[in-house]
Amino acid sequence: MALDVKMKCLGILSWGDASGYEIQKEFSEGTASHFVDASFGSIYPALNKLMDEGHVTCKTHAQEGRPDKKVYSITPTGRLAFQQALKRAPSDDKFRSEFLFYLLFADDLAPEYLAELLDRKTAEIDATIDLIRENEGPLSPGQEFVRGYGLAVHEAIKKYLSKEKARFIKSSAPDTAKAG
Amino acid sequence: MALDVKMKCLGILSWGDASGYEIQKEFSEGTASHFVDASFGSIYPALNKLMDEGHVTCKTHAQEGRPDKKVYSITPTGRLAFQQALKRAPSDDKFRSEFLFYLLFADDLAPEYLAELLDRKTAEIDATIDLIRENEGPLSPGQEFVRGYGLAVHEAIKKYLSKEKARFIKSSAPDTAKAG
DNA sequence: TCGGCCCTATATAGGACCGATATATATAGG
DNA sequence: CCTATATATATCGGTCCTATATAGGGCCGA
Repeated sequence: MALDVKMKCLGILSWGDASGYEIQKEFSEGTASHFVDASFGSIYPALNKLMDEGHVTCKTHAQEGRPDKKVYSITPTGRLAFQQALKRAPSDDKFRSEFLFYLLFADDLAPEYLAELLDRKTAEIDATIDLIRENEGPLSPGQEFVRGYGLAVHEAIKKYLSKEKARFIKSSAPDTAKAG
Repeated sequence: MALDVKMKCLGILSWGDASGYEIQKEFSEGTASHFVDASFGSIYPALNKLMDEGHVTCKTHAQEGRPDKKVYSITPTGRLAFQQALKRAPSDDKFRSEFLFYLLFADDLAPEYLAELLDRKTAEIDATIDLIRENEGPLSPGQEFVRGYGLAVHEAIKKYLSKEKARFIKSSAPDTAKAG
């Protein structure tokens, strides 16, 4: 990967100060969550390394009833490191789908189960489209382009599913068809 | 993940005997390569574990000039284990794109570099579409559905890129626009 | 009102997995 | 002729995710 967790964190911090918790929220709920991620297990160690390297500074805000909040800020050095990282070619997009892998074994699956898989997928896609649509606020050109990209992909899937679902389920259950 | 490397290997082996090398080729070049993967570093240990568990058997074919080829066959127990695995809900599809992440920082990128990123992406998508189209042989309903799914997604991206590219590059370089 | 669950918040240990490397040779291409 | 690629297995180092630990706050339903 061209960008390891450290660089991804720097990217988020280039938008403004944040705690490890808030960075993770960006990766699990924010716009970026649709195409990048990082877990607590890698973010916290990454932030410590970034401290050692002088790419971020940290201010501890005492809190009652929960661990102190450690708010990180990117330094000029950190900003430079991130800019350098962006000059490297991004690694290839990666799409992983157990759903599609399952479908390669459609012959072995009960038609009802197959239908369930497709229905769940459809629901998931609809939910994602709603999520993307909700994100309307004032967007930068980059954010707007990315939003449109996501919508284009998911709407194409939605269309494909609604168009091909019935035919697929019928054609992949030849035994049942003959028996009926 | 609902399916670990062991189960993915069992899936491939359910289509016929194969060596570790051949299984990996399926994950790196076959139809499945577009949405699942596994490396040598995980496949070889996985096959050893599957041996211990009695899910596969192994026949060694002596070869000259290269390591003996170890051809694995799935056992009835293995087949059962795979069928059981398919009953668990597939984990959510995962799309990871450093390309889109880069675009969130489009303000910080030179317009020429931005154009280069988009051009490379377009070329990559075109190549993928060609690859999918080539795969024409006699396909099972499942394979055909998956192929159509892939085409639908990639053609939607192609269309979006060609439609929005120029506008995006112009709008994301306001400084340059003002200067020009 | 009380219990359970989720949210905030940091942190680590264990394990899964990838990428690079080692090894050895045949074949194809320039 | 030399290099690159393909065949074929295997391991090591390192990165990263998952699950868990800790701890108190607020919120919702019974």
